Amino acid sequence: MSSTSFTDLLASSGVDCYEDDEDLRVPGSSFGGYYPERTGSGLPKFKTAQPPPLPISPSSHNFTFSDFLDSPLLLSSSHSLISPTTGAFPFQGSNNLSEFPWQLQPQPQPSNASSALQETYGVQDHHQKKQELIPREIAIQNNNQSFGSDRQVKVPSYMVSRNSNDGYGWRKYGQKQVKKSENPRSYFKCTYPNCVSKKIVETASDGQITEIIYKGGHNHPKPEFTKRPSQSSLPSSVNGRRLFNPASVVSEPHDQSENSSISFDYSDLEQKSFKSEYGEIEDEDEQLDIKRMKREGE
DNA sequence: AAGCTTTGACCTATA
DNA sequence: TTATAGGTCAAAGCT
Repeated sequence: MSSTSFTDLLASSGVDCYEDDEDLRVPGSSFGGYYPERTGSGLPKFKTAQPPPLPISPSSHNFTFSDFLDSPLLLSSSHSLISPTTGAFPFQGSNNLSEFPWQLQPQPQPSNASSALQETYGVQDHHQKKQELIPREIAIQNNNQSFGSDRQVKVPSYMVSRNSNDGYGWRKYGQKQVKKSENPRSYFKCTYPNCVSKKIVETASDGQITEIIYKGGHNHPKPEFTKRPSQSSLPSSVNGRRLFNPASVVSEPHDQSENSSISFDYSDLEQKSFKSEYGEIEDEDEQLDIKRMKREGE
């Protein structure tokens, strides 16, 4: 595919962009289905139906730490992944870690990075890793955008809304205990018509959200007033508990795009969502939580 | 009554 | 080819 500028991508159909970007795949790497998958019948699965990105500012590339603080959800690249055991990000090549002296030393980069990308890990030991996650993500943003087919974002619990409500409506369609994690995963779909966005919320036994994985972007703007259609949009309400310490958020836009601009499209959506969490809808969350608690107490 | 959660079964991908 | 794991479906029950 021909080179596409950031503005071109913004001006064009998001779906088309994703289709074209298939040519940007890293040779020999399947990326575990984050690229579009098609069934034997040729019908695209949900992963192929990447919604068009919303317009964003190209200035997203000039990411600052303050931006990060405003945006609890960031995108990392396919070459960045938190170690499932250490919680640290491995890196390839140079990076800007030096910009963040408080972070730990980078972990050795696994040689099979592409295969490792097929898995999305949460921060298992997030209690110890909260702070180091921030700068590492930023470094990833700065260095690996061109490999953004798999992007994972892990946000420390204190930066994630206490209930992980992102302003969209979510309906739970499944729950599963997965092997690689002690915690069950809850599967959510966006309730907006024709929206293919999904998210997976991993919740610890104590009710804390340990990981959130976003799959696919929304093909619609977030509701203006973030009025939640129902309580289903509150992963924090899993098991009827209030959750205050989700440990990580993983943005896993599986679109086939290698184009950094698209990755930012996605992240921008999420950033907007989480921004609202900390701000405008905070009180609403509180009210709904209280209402729910009242009901449970009755 | 509508929309949601729950949960076991089923499907698909991967090793 | 088979076993396993992850993801999704869909019926039933709940709010």
